[in-house]
Amino acid sequence: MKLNDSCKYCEVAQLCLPLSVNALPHSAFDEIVSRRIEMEKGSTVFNLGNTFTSFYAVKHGIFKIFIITEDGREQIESFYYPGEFIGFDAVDSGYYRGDLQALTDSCVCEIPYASFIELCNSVPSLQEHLIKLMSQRIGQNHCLRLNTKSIEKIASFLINFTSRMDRFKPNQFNYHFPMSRAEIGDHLGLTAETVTRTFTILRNKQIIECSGKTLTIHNLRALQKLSFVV
Amino acid sequence: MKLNDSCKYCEVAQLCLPLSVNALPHSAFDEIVSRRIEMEKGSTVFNLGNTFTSFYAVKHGIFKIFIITEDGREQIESFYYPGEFIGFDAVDSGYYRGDLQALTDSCVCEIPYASFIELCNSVPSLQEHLIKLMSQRIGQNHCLRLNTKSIEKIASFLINFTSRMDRFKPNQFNYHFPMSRAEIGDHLGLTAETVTRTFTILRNKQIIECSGKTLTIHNLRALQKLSFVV
DNA sequence: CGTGCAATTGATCTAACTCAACCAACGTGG
DNA sequence: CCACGTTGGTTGAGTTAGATCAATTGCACG
Repeated sequence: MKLNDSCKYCEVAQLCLPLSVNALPHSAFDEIVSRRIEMEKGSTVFNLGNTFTSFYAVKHGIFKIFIITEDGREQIESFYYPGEFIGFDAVDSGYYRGDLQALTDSCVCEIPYASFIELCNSVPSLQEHLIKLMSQRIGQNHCLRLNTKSIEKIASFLINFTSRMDRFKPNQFNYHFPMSRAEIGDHLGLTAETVTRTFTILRNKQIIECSGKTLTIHNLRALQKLSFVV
Repeated sequence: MKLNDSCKYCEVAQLCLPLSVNALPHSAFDEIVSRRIEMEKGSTVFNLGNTFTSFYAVKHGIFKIFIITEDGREQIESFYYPGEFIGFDAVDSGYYRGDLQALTDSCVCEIPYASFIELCNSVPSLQEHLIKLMSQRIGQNHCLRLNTKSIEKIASFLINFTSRMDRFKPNQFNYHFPMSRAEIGDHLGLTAETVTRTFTILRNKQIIECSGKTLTIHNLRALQKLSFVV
C-alpha cells in the first residue's frame, strides 16, 4: 500500500473513521482496511446477491447501488459520496441488495465486517460511531420518503446531495454532479423528462444552475422551502 | 414491577432481546428496562423535538411515528409492531423526529440508550444484534421506497406488515389491522380514497379480505408478484 | 336512536407519464 | 478534417393514474 493512500493522509478519514477515535493511531484502521480499490467509471464492486463480507468506504468519487426490475427499469436504491459507508443494509440478510457501481473514476476502501466489529468490541467510541452512522442513514431515508410531488423530491434530493458533499469539503460553490437525469429519476421514482422539466423550472426561478456535470445552488433557502424536514 | 411483566415471561422478548444473548440471564435486561408504560389508544410516548434518551420496545399493540407538515397533512414515518425497537433514527441527531403514538391500547418498554450501549460494550453479541436490527430497518426502507405505483405500494406494505406480525406470532390467518385508510395513505404517499380503491381491487381479485379491523391474506403469492424485493 | 367518524363510490381535474421529435456534445473512422 | 452514429438533454403533445371534491353508506358508541 502506498503511503499517501493510508488513512493518515486521507482527506475523508475524519468523516468515515471519526474524530471520536483520535485515541487510536490511524494505523489501527489501515490494518483493518484490507485493500483500496481504484475503480473505473461504470465498473462494479459487488453485485446483487453476493455474500456480504465487507463495508466499503468511498475515498473519492461517487457510487450508486441499483437493481434492475423484472420489467427492465433501473431502480437506484442510493448514491454514495466521499467519506460514506456502504453496505449497512447487507449485514442483516448477509448478502448485498444490489449492484454497487462507480459513476466516475473512483476509489473505495474495503473494510471486512469481521475485523471492523472486532475493533468495535475493544473501542466503544468506534461502536458508537457506527451506530450513529446507521442512525443517520435511517433518518435520511425517512426524510426523502416524505416528499411526494416532483419538485419537492428534486429539492430535497439536491439539498441532501449538497449537504453530504459539503461534509467532506465545505464552502463549495460549484458541485461536480455526475448523475444523469435518468439516474436521478430512477432514484426518486420520476421519469428523466420530469427531472429535466423540474430542473428547468428551478433554473428559471434562479434557484439553481445546472449545465453539463456542474451544479450550482444560487438560492438554498428557496430549495429548503420546497422540501420537508431537512 | 409485576413478575409477569418481566422480560422472562414476555412473549416478544425473543425478538427484541435476542436468542443470541441467551448467555445472559433475563434479569440483566429487566435491569436496563427503566419502566414499562401502559398506553391508551391515541396517547403519545414522545413528541417531535424531544431530547433522545431511550429506545422503546413494543411489548404489545401497534404504534406510529408521524409529523404534521406545514400544510396540515399528517406524514407517517413508520408503524411499529410487537417486539420492534423504536428510536434508531434519533441517535444521531439527539432528538426524536416525530410523535410516537399508540394506535390501540398498547405497552412499550423504555430502554435508556446509555445503559443499553453500556451493556453492548460488555456483551458483543448484543452489540451485533443491535447492528443487525438497524441494518434490517435500513433494508426495509429501501424496499418500500422502490415501489411506485399505488398497487405496488399497497402490496409491499401488506407483505411488510404480515411478515413483521408473523415474526412474533407465526401461522396467523387473520391479522388485527387497526390502521385507518387515511393512515395507510399518509404512510405511503397516497390519499385515503386511493387506498380504499386499491383494497377494493385486491378484494375483488380474491387476494385479500379486509373488513373492519381485520385483515386476511388469501393469496400471498399474488401480492408478492405485485411488489418488488421482499 | 341519533351523532360522528371512517369507508366507499362517483365525477372531475391535474401532475406526471408516455411517446416522439429534436438538439448538442462527443467519439470514431474514413 | 468532416461525416456519422451514439448518447443525454430538452421540449412538445396527448394520455392516464391518482388527487380532489362531493355525496352516500356503514358502523361504533354514548
